[in-house]
Amino acid sequence: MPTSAETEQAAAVEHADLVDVIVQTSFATMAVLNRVAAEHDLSLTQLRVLAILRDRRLRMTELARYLGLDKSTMTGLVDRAEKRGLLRRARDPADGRAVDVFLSADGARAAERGHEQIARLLAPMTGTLSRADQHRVQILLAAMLSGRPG
Amino acid sequence: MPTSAETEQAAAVEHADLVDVIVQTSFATMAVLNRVAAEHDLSLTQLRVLAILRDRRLRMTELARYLGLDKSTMTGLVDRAEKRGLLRRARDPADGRAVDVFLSADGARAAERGHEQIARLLAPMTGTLSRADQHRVQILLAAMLSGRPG
DNA sequence: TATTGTTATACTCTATAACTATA
DNA sequence: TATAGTTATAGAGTATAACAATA
Repeated sequence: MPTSAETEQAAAVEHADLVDVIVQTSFATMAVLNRVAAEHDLSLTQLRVLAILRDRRLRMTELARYLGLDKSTMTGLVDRAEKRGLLRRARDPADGRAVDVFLSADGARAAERGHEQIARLLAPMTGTLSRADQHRVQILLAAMLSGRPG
Repeated sequence: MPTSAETEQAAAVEHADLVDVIVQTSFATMAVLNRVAAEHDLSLTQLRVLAILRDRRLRMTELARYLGLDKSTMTGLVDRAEKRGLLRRARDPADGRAVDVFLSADGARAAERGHEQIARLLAPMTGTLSRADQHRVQILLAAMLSGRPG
């Protein structure tokens, strides 16, 4: 019969295997996202901004918080996207310091197309699972997300 | 009874939900990896290089292929890591053009510590699942990975 | 005084093109 | 000629510190 220490050791090894597969899946997913972004001539962060603003209008600071970036980083990011006509700034009339950022019509179209492309490019991965297993993994990942840090 | 078109539409919606949860999980995982990298004063790419070289010795070009980067990008990346004593270069005696890259003792230690930290920081996510569910998600993700593009 | 956003600065990451050395 | 790697260059992403405008 295994000791308690042996059981814990076995659990740690199993957990390491799970971590490895999560990390590998994440890199594979990021490779797809980078590819989609590159096809739109965007960086991954820019694509992410479009995705975040798909159903929201946010201040610079809020956007920075969503992305986990410093607010000073947002200025250049938004500058470049605005110059390309993908999003726009507007001063908040209620607070003269704040600036709202939101998608232009072009930006909204790019966001939609990007979303579709991502689904299409991930299909080879998700398609290895049966419909029932796809549903299972969705439930399990959603549960994991509820415990995410940050 | 739903038409075939209706069934396909429903399947597309379900697939979009699955894609969203995969993407969100990937961003949460990447946030953890970035945090671990930052604690070691490394970029995500540098941490990834250490992880790749944990059990391998690779040429510059092979390393570039693993990372999906241009070989010219590797020069600076390896330069900086070598300067910090984390990895080393050695000419391949069999081919005077090739350069092998491998971890130093310090680099190997950093790679181990990083690996442990990642497991620890992901534990709040993985820990939301029972041991049995952890095993299930591992199996399902591994199956998905077998269909990854690239 | 505190908050919002921008600017100035510096460093890293990244790709393209041109180059050197070797095969 | 083709391949392995580096260098030169340029643009984007990022953070820190200092700043202006507003609250």
